Amino acid sequence: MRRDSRLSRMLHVLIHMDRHYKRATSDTIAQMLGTNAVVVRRTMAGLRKQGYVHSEQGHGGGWELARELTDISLFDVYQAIGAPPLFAIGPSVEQPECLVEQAVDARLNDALQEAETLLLERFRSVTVADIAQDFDACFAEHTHHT
Amino acid sequence: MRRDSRLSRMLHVLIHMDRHYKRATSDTIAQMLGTNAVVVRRTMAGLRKQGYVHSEQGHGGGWELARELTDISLFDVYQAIGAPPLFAIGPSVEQPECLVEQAVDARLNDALQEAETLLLERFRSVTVADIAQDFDACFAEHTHHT
DNA sequence: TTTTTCTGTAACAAGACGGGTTACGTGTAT
DNA sequence: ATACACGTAACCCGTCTTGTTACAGAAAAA
Repeated sequence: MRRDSRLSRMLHVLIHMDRHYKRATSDTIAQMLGTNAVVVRRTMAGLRKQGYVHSEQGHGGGWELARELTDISLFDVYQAIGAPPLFAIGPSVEQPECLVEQAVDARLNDALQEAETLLLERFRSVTVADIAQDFDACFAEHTHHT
Repeated sequence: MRRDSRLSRMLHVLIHMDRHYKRATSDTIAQMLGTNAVVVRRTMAGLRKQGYVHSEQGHGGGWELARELTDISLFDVYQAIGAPPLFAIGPSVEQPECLVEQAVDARLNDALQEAETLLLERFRSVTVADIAQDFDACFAEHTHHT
């Protein structure tokens, strides 16, 4: 368990739901992701709160998309799972007294901020539908295997 | 212990060594960083291997710079501490069979790769001396407090 | 030469966090 | 009623950084 894989997983799920299922149970999704139904519910709760998916309890219940994939960006999904920290490195303390440390952290935060801005900009500019189309192309390629 | 602070700490140390000490023991440095002498030795071992600092054992020993700060970039220090992972998010598995997952990971890795390239580019373009100069300016500002 | 002061490591505990698991409550169709 | 499926709390586990203790050299000082 090194890197947070929730974003990847949720994108994976959304595309499968759009392409292969009209409705899927947590268990079905869990098998798809190679994980547990509880983990699925836990993670997808964020997507539900944002209105990207809808869930129903009881017999015949499960999850279904509540929006078109064209209306969901990677950034939306990232936010929905709680906008976890992007970087694994960073300054040591919040408000250092030491002026040297302040100078170090300022430069470090500048660089990190630039990278974060770029990354989130990319997330904003890509919709889940874009990735689904990548899959379509790749799938066509794969089946015809020219 | 959320984010890896070794890079920040090593930059901090290098500047202090250049500006305030000709030679410093692990204990002195540890107090400066608010940590432990063993942690200092452990982390600075990487810098020593790369020849950025030099250490001597025994009475009167300790650490000293082995290079000019102008010759050490943030990237050099990042490498010296072992180039730890930069990102806290990422794909779930290495070689997914699922084509959907492959498409997701491809897009995700693209974005991460762009951000990583930018970040490391920034690290390469900034020397520890640059940060030391920031400190000098800030220190002058602070003492004269116009 | 013995003692003191250093570094060099190994070994282990603590704390945080993502993820997996169990258990139980609640709602819904059959 | 019963089976099915989500909602959630509680807990454990693996990993990683960091802190800590312990001990083995090495070098200067007494």
